Amino acid sequence: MTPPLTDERIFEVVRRIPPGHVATYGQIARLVGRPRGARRIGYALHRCPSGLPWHRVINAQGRISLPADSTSGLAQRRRLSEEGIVFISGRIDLDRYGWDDAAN
DNA sequence: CGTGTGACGCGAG
DNA sequence: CCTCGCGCCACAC
Repeated sequence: MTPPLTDERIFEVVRRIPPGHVATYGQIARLVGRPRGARRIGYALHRCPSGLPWHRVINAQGRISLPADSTSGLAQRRRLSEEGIVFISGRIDLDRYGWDDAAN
């Protein structure tokens, strides 16, 4: 009887991702108690409030899940770069920049 | 109500 | 590396 997962619940977790680090959709899903609800995360982020560090959320392959040529896609990549995150062949090394939520 | 649709994930081939 | 399929969750029609 799990209650409906609200967007706010998701945003709370996203807000905890420290600058210079990234989290995956699946990771956020697990943190809110929906191990297989990764899709739900993307749905919520698509309509997230301003001020939320949405750019720190990427997919499990370390890639940005937005069209590379889209306005938001380019913005995400730029903002991550500004935080010191390095892209290698359009990909982010999760072992290095992945947010270690367990220790937080 | 049934159906479609994602800023997803993961295993197979 | 790539594509296909299926599971998943909430929501718009």
